Amino acid sequence: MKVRKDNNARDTVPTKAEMDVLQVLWKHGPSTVRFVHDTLNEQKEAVQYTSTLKLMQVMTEKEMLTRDETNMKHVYSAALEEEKTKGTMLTRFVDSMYDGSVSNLMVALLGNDKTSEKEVEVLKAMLKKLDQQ
Amino acid sequence: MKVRKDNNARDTVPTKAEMDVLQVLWKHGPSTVRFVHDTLNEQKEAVQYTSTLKLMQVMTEKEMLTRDETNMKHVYSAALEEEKTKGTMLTRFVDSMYDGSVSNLMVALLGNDKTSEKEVEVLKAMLKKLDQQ
DNA sequence: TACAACGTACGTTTTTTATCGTACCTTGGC
DNA sequence: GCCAAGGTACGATAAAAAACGTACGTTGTA
Repeated sequence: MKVRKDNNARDTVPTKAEMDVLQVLWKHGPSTVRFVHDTLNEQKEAVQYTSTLKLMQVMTEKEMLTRDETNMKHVYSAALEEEKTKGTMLTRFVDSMYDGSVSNLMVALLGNDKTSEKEVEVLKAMLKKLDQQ
Repeated sequence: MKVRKDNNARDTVPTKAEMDVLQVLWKHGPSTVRFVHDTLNEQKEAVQYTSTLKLMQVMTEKEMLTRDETNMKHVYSAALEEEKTKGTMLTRFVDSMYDGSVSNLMVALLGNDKTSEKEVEVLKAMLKKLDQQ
């Protein structure tokens, strides 16, 4: 007897693919599958439209998304808050990768090639501002 | 006919569970399955010993680990470099979550509850040092 | 020395993710 | 009015990830 585990959005975290969908919805607001699919597949090697459709349907089951079925072209919205979700993901990431230490992560960030001079400047400015409060 | 995809360590990234194992090995050096298992399961809800064993055996197949079979108690070592692996993971994370922008991540970090006063202090010190170079 | 404790090997199962393909509905335009 | 284009529903499948259980080998110590 197979019973699908009842995963609410509450105790689950988005997968990579799910995050990609969420990002589009957070950035552009309520959208159709067509829009999300095209946005995600305009550059890289594309995936079938029905794959994106299915993914978003499953996400809806998981209560990560809601949808307006008024029209034939269903309109999906993110049901998770962007800040909160990213915060959770970040905490998990730091816990798993940097022993829960944000400082450790910072060290890595400053050493990372992706962190440009400009980024460091931005960070300094932020800290300065923080200092003045 | 089922063919296992030949995933080398080179084109694959560790899963969450695999990262946990790697962390232990990076931190403590070459270790037995028993040690890794106990370390990972001392707090949270435990998993069976054989699950950890299997995981580490599969990781060895994937060339993420190597092992010394000289003694009955095999001794496993991480075959991936810590810095390099974490760098890759970090880049992926930032790309997926913060649109590739480290500044965005920084903003999130400073707003994150996990980031304590002390952490901010550490960061400031780091930047100051960086400034003096 | 006998056996309990502890190891490894390995096939198997269960879940979750990721993708498709096919059937079928809806609608704008000819 | 008809149909091609474009939607949705949904079962199926594949592959990866996670977790076990069982069989069997090794060894310290009672």
